[in-house]
Amino acid sequence: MVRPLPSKPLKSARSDNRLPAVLDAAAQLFAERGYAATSMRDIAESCDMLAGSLYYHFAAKEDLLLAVYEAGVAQLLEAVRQAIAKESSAWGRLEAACAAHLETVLERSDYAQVLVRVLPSDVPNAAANLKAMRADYERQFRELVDALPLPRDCDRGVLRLMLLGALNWSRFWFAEGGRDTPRALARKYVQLLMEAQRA
Amino acid sequence: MVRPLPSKPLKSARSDNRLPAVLDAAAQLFAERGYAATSMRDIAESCDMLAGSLYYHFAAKEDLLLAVYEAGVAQLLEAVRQAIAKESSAWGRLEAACAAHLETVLERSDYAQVLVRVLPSDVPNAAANLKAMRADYERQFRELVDALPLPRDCDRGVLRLMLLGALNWSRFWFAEGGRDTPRALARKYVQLLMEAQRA
DNA sequence: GGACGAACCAAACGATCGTTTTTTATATCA
DNA sequence: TGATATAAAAAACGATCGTTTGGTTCGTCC
Repeated sequence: MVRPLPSKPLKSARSDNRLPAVLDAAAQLFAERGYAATSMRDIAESCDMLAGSLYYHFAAKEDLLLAVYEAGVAQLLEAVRQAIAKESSAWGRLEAACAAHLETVLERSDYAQVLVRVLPSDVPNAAANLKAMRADYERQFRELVDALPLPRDCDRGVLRLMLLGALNWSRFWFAEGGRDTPRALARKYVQLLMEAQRA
Repeated sequence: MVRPLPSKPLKSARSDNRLPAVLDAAAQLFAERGYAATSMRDIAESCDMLAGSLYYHFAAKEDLLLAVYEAGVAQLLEAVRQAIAKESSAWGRLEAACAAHLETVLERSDYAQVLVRVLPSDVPNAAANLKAMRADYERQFRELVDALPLPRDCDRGVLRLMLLGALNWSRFWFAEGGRDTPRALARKYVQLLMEAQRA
């Protein structure tokens, strides 16, 4: 079932509104423990509220996840947009996008990390919405890969998916074994693919 | 907390023992829905048993996951072992290993899919055990990458992690968009990395 | 400064969770 | 065939889940 995002209050908000704190807490806990393992009480407690109070802002737990997801997509899109603006070459733009992606997911934003941590299949009822938001973001990478100067027999789709897979999976080992910075890691990933096409 | 695997019954088992059915059901559901979203009652129902009966075979839900994980590692190791035995060149052996990995995870074994679907951070109490089992398997890939004829300045660790990331992430898009077979996909992945080193 | 609505508390709802306990049935083997 | 241990049923435990309901506080604006 595809349900719309919760309708925002129509009238003016109060200055003591704790909706931002709720979103921050949800993003942190969803990123840390996953969706199913995080309870509404966990989220409420981490911002000094009661579980029932969350339902003033969101009609259901799934809607809270959708809001976090949406913010994560927005943050990633903005980070990538800024990063590629400074680069001119196609390969340089791709590398900058990868670096921005890794930095945002690994170090900057719990919201972005939720995109990598919580997958559509984890929440069947919201899977369609989550997939659509992921696709919105990954379209950016499709354009970057399409712009690469590659031989005609190169499968750009596989190249893109290989790169995105490597980027997203980095989360599972980066914290403990990482001697590279996110930026250096992105450079190495792209380098491994780039040199392939100079042959 | 690292707890040991459940001790198997010491005496002879009965022929109507449904432990294999329990493991199959758990593997399928864990692979499909994840760990937290799968209840003991779900598992029991899918093999015509009651939830409490599962505790004759396993002391806790976590121990059931550990057993599935262990079987998944065993199946993957065996598939890779057979695949690389037929190949002689280092690149050929790596490609064969990737093909075996993808075929097993994507088409053959729910147990293997659990290794990709359920991550150590999903089950904090069992994270150490799960990590150790994953490491057991990935050591195989470390050896294969170490055997590659690569220039001295190539970061073999990053190459290995990039490849494993691409392989494991394939699960999230393969079912719907995949025009390649697992074998063809493995070939393209390795090809993208191999050509890089001929330059 | 009084009214109004936004934002939250307090308390409980039924459902489901992992797990335990007690009892029953049956395959195996002496 | 009878004894025994294996394997599972049956039923319940307390805890926790997402969610609802009704009441309360307080910032905001006329």
